[in-house]
Amino acid sequence: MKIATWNINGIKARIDAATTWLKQANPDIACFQETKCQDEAFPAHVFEDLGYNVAIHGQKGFNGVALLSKLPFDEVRPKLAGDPDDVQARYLEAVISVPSGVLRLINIYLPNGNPFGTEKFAYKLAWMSRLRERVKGLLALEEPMVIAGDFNVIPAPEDVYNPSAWMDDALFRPESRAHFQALVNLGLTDAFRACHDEPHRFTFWDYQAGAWQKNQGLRIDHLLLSPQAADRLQACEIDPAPRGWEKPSDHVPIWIELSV
DNA sequence: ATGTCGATACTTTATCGA
Repeated sequence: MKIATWNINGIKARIDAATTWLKQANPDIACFQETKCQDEAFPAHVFEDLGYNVAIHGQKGFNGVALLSKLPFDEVRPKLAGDPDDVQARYLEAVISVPSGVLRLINIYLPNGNPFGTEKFAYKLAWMSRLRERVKGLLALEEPMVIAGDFNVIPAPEDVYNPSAWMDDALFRPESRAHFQALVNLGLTDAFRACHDEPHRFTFWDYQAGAWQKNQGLRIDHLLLSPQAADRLQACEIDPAPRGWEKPSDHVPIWIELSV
């Protein structure tokens, strides 16, 4: 089973890129972030025509996550627990039945948090603490579980082209990396790092300053696996090609193959 | 040093968020 995650930066602006990539890569499950689309305006039929069940959690203008699955959803749960006043659409959880049992999926668009030192940075860290609490509870179920999405965290210096230039950025601040590590320390596996140890493998290149042409990127899109999912990991790959397409997202897809 | 993009609104240019 192939599970992909991709921050598409606007579903309406990226509908052609999304369908082209889905037809070519043919994932069983796709997690999209930054759909920037209210639920009633989401073009679900386009993906249903490609054979996907569609679950969405969006809002006007910003954020927004969507889950596509060729297998039907047994459960769908939007919103991250821990703050009932949080209205930002950044979390969508689902359960599907697979031949070996169940598979739980969590699609996240983790807050960017810039500028460092502001209420936005505090919101990022608080959101990460809430995510850790939720994941900690779910790990007790001992299910195969995949937490996929745009984490807006550069885990290590080898995951950024020029670490010294990013020292004060919310994506690379020690506080952000510590929260990410605390999440992993619950017992999760970074799928990409379980399959690859080479530095400078990126999932994001800024639109500005010719970052793509100069390969000045970041690795901030991740798939974290519960022990039961990690046992089934067969492969993890980044597909950089869509960054070179016309009208690209600034992120590219990353996917895993799980034996289920 | 700068360089971009998508969505939105007191809209056709400015602002925000990234």
